[in-house]
Amino acid sequence: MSADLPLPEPKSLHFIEEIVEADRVEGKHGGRVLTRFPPEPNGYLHIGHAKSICLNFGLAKAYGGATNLRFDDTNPAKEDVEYVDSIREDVRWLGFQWQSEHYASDYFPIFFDYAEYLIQQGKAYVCDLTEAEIREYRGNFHVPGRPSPTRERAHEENLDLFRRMKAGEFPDGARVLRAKIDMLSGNMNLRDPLMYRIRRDHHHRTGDAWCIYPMYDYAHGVSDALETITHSICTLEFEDHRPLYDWFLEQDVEGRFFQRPLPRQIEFARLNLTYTVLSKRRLLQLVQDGAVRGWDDPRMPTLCGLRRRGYTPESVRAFAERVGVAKRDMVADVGLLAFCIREDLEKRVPRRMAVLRPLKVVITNMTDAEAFEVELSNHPEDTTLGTRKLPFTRELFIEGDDFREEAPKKWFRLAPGAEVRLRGACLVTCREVVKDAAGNVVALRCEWDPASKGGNAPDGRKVKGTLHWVSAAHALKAEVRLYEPLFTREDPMAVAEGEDWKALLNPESLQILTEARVEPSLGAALPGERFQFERLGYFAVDPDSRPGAPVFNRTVGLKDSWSKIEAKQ
RNA sequence: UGGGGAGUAGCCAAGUGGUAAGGCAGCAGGUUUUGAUCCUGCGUACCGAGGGUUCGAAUCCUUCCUCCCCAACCA
Repeated sequence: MSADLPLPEPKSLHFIEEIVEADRVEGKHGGRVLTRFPPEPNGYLHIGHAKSICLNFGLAKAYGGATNLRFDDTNPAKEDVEYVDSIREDVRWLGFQWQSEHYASDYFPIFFDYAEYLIQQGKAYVCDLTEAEIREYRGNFHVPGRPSPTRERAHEENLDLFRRMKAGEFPDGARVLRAKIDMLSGNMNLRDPLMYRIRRDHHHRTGDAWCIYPMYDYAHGVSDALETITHSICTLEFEDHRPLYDWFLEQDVEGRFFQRPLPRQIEFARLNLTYTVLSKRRLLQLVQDGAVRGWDDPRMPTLCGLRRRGYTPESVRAFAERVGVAKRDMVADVGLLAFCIREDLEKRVPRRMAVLRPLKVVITNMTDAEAFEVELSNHPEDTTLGTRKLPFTRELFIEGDDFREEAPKKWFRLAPGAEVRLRGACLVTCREVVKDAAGNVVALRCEWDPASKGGNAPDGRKVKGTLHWVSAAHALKAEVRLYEPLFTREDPMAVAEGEDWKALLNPESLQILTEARVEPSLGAALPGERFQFERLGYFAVDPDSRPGAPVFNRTVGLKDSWSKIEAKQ
């Protein structure tokens, strides 16, 4: 062993890893680790789910275990196959493979059997109270609950009633099955929680086979136990459901239904992100209200939205890794997400030149015959990405933002009389500003230094500014979509009294530029392809693209220190 | 007058009685034919507050404060 080998950095474990590690050392599950990702198919996955997915799959992988994908489809009213399909696609896109795919609805028969068992053990009963009465009998934080009049009904009668509930003898809402736990508990979840309700909804998988559906608290733990999940990870709001989770499983006193050791529920803080909302309900509202184009609108924090925007699965995983796992309510900075995608794209994506807001430049001292070809590297550091050739001609487009009639302090770009470098081509000096009748700058007349071909002058004079450009005759017109945060406030949910969170929508979250000009090669770009447009940012080809009529989404801009300098002036 | 959680720099987050890791953001410099990348340096964090135990406390005890979740036949 060489002494100068770098010592392995002892990575500190987060609290869930510590639990898993302790179980492993103890040999609790025979060293087995099986987690699960259990979405309800009632919406599209978003970046918050990504944190959970990465946690569940990552943990299992780190300990040589596996993860199941389970659809928690116990409420047919809200669920749909559309969501099932998108969830499967998104988890796969993130880069994870589940060991097996399950549906809570596949367990309906077992749920029923176990419920009968609980009834027979005197642990569950059929309650005839109405929904309002149940609420009233349950009491509140300050008033203890009262027993339902049917709480002490004979087991045989409960069993009979429950079977008739299943058989469809009673109308929707007429009766429920309840767990008999503790109407005096300070934990409201333990005041005889509902296990089953009667509901004649068509289920996307079981159709009309059932008219009674199990509740989450009953179905979830039982599903975990049936799959022999070792660690059942969920978010903080389920913390006080844990006693219930354990209760349902522990009632299997004879071990007829579940293997032991039973799964353990562990709660962590869900992800929140600045400048966006992250709840399925709100996101659904944005879609339904037309505030965005759909679930995959590039402004959406959904995984399909991020994908369309140009985010890579690697960057989303890196983000999930960097935000950490703990029990403290947290709000991650979108800036960290932006950092993660830049970090990833920077090293792997080819560079191109594109002009978002074209400004015509005519090189007055150049003839058409003097036009030449420049060869540019596709990546400044990674030569394996190769080079490409671009035509340089006397009529060009540069970025409108790169010219100022009145140059501010520290302005390195173009201004009357100023000299800049056109990337890879030559040095040019602005000699004349052409304006239209309204006084708008419509073109610049410049002179080039033929000796500076390639970008450097033989006399060694320094030019600070380097601009991107495209040849006017060769450039391809393109549509470019720029995105800003959906909301104008860091926390859109922190609305004042009488204020509507949707009033906080950013009216400028989408800007469409239809006059952009891009390198000719970009005409062949395929949807999903990513590029860095030099000096502008990272862009991905949108599915709306057509051959010869590309559409680009700006995934994220480059860091812009000039805007900071200018802001300070 | 209920139950369950959480409080470490602007945002995350290590730390588990021995004198406050790291990342993002920010600031300052260097390199640069992307004001990008890259490299270097920079934070007296009164560890929610007060008391206590201890030679020594972010870590233990205690009182208090603040924030979050729970009273769907949602998950």
